[in-house]
This record gives sequence, C-alpha cells and structure tokens, in this order.
Amino acid sequence: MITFKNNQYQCSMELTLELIGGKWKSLILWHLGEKTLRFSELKKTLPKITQKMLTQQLRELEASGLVSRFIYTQIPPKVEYSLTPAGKSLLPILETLCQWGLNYANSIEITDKKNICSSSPV
Amino acid sequence: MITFKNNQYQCSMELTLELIGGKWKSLILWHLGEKTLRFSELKKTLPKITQKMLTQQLRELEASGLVSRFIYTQIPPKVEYSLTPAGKSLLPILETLCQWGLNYANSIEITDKKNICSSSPV
DNA sequence: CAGTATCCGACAAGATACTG
DNA sequence: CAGTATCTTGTCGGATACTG
Repeated sequence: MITFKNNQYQCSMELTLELIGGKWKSLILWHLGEKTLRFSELKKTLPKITQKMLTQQLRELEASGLVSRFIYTQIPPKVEYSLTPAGKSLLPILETLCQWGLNYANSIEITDKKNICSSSPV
Repeated sequence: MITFKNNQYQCSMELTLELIGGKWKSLILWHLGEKTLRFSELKKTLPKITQKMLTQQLRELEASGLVSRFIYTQIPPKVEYSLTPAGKSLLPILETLCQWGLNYANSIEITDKKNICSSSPV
C-alpha cells in the first residue's frame, strides 16, 4: 500500500495512473514535450478537447508538478505552458510507449493483409 | 494521421491510449504480467472493479490481442487469463512507467518534508 | 486571449438478479 | 465459477454564455 498526498494506492500503477491517467493528460504532456505552447496553440493540437477540459487538465497537471504555467501580464493575455523537469523526465517513457503502440498497430495491419491473401481460394 | 482498424488517430499517443488507456486496462495487464490468473483471482487483485467492468475490459484486451483467454471445459468453469506475446512486450514499459511514478511520488514527499522543516521559524 | 460559470446530456460504471 | 442481462446512478465532458 502506497500513500501519496493523503491518498492510498494499492500498487504503483494506480499511483502513476492518478498522475497521468485519463483521456487527455498524456496527450497534453506529449504535445508539450515538443515545445512550450500557449493555451490556444495547445487547443489547436487537440482539436477535440473543449476549452473547459483543457483548462481543467492543465490545472491538474500543474498541481501534480508536471506542467508549469507562465503568465505574461499583458493585454491581451498570454499564457505559456511547458513541462517541468519532472514532466520532461516522463517524456522518454511516453515516447517508448508510443513507439510500442505504433509497432503493434503495424504488425496487426500486416497480419491482416496476410490473412486477406491466405483467405483467397485454396 | 494514422489509420488502425478503421479508426483514425491524430498521433501515435492516441492510438496507444486506445489500446491500453482507461481506468483499468493497464492495471489488468500489470497484474497479469506477474502470472496467469483466473477470473476470480484477477478480481481479488482489483478489489474495486465490478464483475461487469472486469469482463468488459478483458474482452477489449482480448480483442486488441494483448490478453488471451483459456477455458477449461469443466464444471465448475475455470477460465485463465494471460498475456499474449504482444502483451508481454508491453510489460517492461509499464514497469518503467510505474518506477517513474513511484520515484516521483517519493521525491515529492521528501520535498514536502523539507518544506515542513524549512517552514519552522527562521 | 485565456479563461469562468452554468447547465445539461451521454455514457461509464455500479447494483442486483439470474444462468450454463 | 464465470459469466449475462437489466436497471439505475454518477461522473465526465460538451455547449453556451460571459469576463478581466
């Protein structure tokens, strides 16, 4: 049993999911990994997210210490989001994960093609 | 843009999340990584999941080709779940991810303690 | 531009009952 | 034991309107 920020977790995977789980967090981290982005730029990279969800997820990532928020005090407002060192330390792992997903998808598609071929009349 | 099983994905992260995203999938994979488990054993390792969700998630993982299901034809029924080679290939990455989460949580807790110390009267 | 606030619907997930 | 089926509940997340 692991205790973190007054929450209990059964295993380290549960804890990790609390940090980067959910529909959007890892995608946001992934995009911020390439470069620092303004709110509106980030929104563009995630066409399907709503403004509300983007704000909400960014706040949570900020609270976790994975993303930092820099506010330019000007009109119109400008806010930039970037990865903290902790956020950056996660990037290589996410990269490996993506590569795995891509490889796996490709291997399936190739298998499918083989099946199509072998399903021709014997 | 990536096409996989007739779905479109904007980036590889989206695709990967389709395979192992959600509240339970990576946890299930994680536990099956240690050893093959029967349905009821798996249920025990995930106290908070309902029978319905466990069945549902297992079917999806099976459809993705990450988990395989072996049925002993006997009464009472016995069904064992294990990782496919593809599922196993994901394990090292999940392991790294968990380790990262644990390290990060620890570093935070340590930082917190430091803050408590330094917050004593100067 | 970068947000809040409010309302609302869809779907994820829970509870319960039943079965091969 | 390992599921289905059905019904209900709750949360996530969308749409819209408004603001410093």
